[in-house]
Amino acid sequence: MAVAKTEDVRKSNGMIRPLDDLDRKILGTLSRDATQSYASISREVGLSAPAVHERVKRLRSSGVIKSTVAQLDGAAVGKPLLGFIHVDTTGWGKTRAMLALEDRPEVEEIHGVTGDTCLIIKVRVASPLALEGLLAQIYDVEGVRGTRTFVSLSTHLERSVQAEISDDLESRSVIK
Amino acid sequence: MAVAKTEDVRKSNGMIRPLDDLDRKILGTLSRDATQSYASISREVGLSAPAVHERVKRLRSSGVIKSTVAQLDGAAVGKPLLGFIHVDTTGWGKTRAMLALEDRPEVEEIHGVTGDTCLIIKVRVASPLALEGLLAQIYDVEGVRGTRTFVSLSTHLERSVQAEISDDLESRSVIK
DNA sequence: CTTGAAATGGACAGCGT
DNA sequence: ACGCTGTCCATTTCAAG
Repeated sequence: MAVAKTEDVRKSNGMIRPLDDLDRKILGTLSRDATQSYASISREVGLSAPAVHERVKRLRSSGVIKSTVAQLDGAAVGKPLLGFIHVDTTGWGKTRAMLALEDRPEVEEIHGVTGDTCLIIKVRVASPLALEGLLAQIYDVEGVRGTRTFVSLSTHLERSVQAEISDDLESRSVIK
Repeated sequence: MAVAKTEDVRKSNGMIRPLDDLDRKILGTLSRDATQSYASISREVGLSAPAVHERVKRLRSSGVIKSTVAQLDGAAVGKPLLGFIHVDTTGWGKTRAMLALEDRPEVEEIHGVTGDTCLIIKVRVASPLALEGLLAQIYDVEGVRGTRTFVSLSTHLERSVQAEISDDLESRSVIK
């Protein structure tokens, strides 16, 4: 008998099938280019266009595909400066005032993390002066003890979540 | 007479107009949802559909819109663990072996940064074991002296480059 | 999941401002 | 130079097998 049922893993809409190879192939192409037609995808994966369409619809409504967006060039929209801000707080860092930073279009990510800091905030700004302004705003938040900022000098890779998974990472011998 | 000419700022294809308000509006909506029709965008910005289409085409070929992609859910594709790895190296950190990490679908970002570390690598993996495997691979790179890893406990915001810019950041008085 | 049909939206040309 | 109107065609989307 089966020890784990598919029923265990559900989502808001319908049940989640553990993403077969065709799903992953479709997700892979769409994560690289979402402008291509279902017809061209169907050729790649070896299915008919409506079949691909139905799978994509399912992947959308089940939340695997969160959204489809245009990726903009930071410098071209006037924000050439990228930085990561580590925020140290006294007490609980994830306050309402802190999360209100998301109203700023310069703030792209806010993560609560383990390690010797509380929060990591990814920001993209127009200038060093704007970065200072953002830091000033962070220091206005109650409980902020200090920050450390890492300014990006060069970005060699910046992409969103990939569908693929390396299969040799978990079996790797880490004993030298 | 004008002191700066538009000619100064060019790109691969055609010249860059400094992104008027309509461009920014269009970029704003597309960066949030690129599935909507040109007709609906035209209603929002107050232009005809072909006019919007032409602008989008221009924004694409000029590189302001780098690509249009599907945003996937990390957990749903089997990679629930997000982390930032700070890499310290002896000498120049940006070696060919280091940049080869981009072949791993788990590696999403690689930045050279200022501050008390050399590189920041954003990774999304299936498990702690896979994270260890990735770290092992990083330590295989010549010249790596050490790493510090910040594991994300909660992500409160994660989005791509926004078209909008706060106009009060650069004029903010930072003297208390 | 496939084949076939209907409807929607995208892409292009020409015109006018 | 830029945007609008009208047209054709590709693509999406639905229904039936």
